[in-house]
Amino acid sequence: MGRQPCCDKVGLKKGPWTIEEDKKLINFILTNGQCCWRAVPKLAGLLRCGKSCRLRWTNYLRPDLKRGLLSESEEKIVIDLHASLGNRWSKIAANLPGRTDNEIKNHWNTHIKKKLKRMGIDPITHKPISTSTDQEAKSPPPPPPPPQLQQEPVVSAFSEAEQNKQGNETLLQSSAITERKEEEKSIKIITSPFNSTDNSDSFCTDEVPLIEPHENLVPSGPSSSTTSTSTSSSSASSGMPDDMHFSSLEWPQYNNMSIWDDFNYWDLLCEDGDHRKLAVDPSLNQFSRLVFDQEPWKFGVL
DNA sequence: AAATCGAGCAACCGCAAGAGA
DNA sequence: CTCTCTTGCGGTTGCTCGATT
Repeated sequence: MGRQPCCDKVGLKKGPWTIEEDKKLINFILTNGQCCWRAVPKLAGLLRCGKSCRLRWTNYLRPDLKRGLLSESEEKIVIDLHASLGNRWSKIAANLPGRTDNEIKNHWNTHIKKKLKRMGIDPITHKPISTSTDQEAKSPPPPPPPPQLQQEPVVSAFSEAEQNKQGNETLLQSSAITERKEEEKSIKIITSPFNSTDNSDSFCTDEVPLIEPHENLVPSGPSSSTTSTSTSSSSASSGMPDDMHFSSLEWPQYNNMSIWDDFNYWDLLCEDGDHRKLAVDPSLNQFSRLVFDQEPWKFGVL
């Protein structure tokens, strides 16, 4: 019979999401967790297809997402992984907590490609670009073999070029890549410069810590929390228990708090000692909170 | 000031894989 | 084993906005 069409139903909305739609989706996911995406739009009162909802949540609304440009160290990881994995953006994203495959793909196409070309490196092969452009035109390089079939660990030209500058950091990343070929399914960069603490805590983009209402408990002290999947030890300076909020979650779209004034579901509670605004969703249990850090407003779920 | 161009990025599309009945 | 459904993935599109003319 073939697959049931997803997004071609008449009446379903397409295009950019509105703030109101975002609110509905956020509220639904935080209340119910991620379930059958096909049912989400109906249950959440959205005129979107489930696929669109999933994409919106995964690529933009998920509270554990980082925002902003990739850092230098993140770029290096992307480049090294691309050298061995090719355009497997989801695999690459799995090594960059808080980054999505879409984001990395976009960044690659808009920034890194040009950067590599400027450095004289072919962004496809990761080898130095031949001086003879004719040769390229006449005999384009054969497509790289599927990564899982590669026998040699690929050390990108970028890595080679950068090694002198970066020293041990890049070497460690390269060695991590070498090891990775043995078990691609559990790709993990051993030393992530931006996450230098306990790596066991880091999660992949496909390991989004679901926030079930009953998991949103905010203990009043150091926690033996049930939210261990989202535990982070990288925010000691926040003054909040580490397992109580996600780190550095900027929502530029919602920079102005007044946007939230008409958010029926969320009550602004107070401003804590760190000048963060706390909000509570009364439809959830009393401990379910959002945190809005000081400008630029950051968002997290306690 | 208006028009044009181009970069950046959110979102869409179609296909494939996997799960379950 | 087959069929159906859901989800994930990668390529592509098109909108927005800043820079340039």
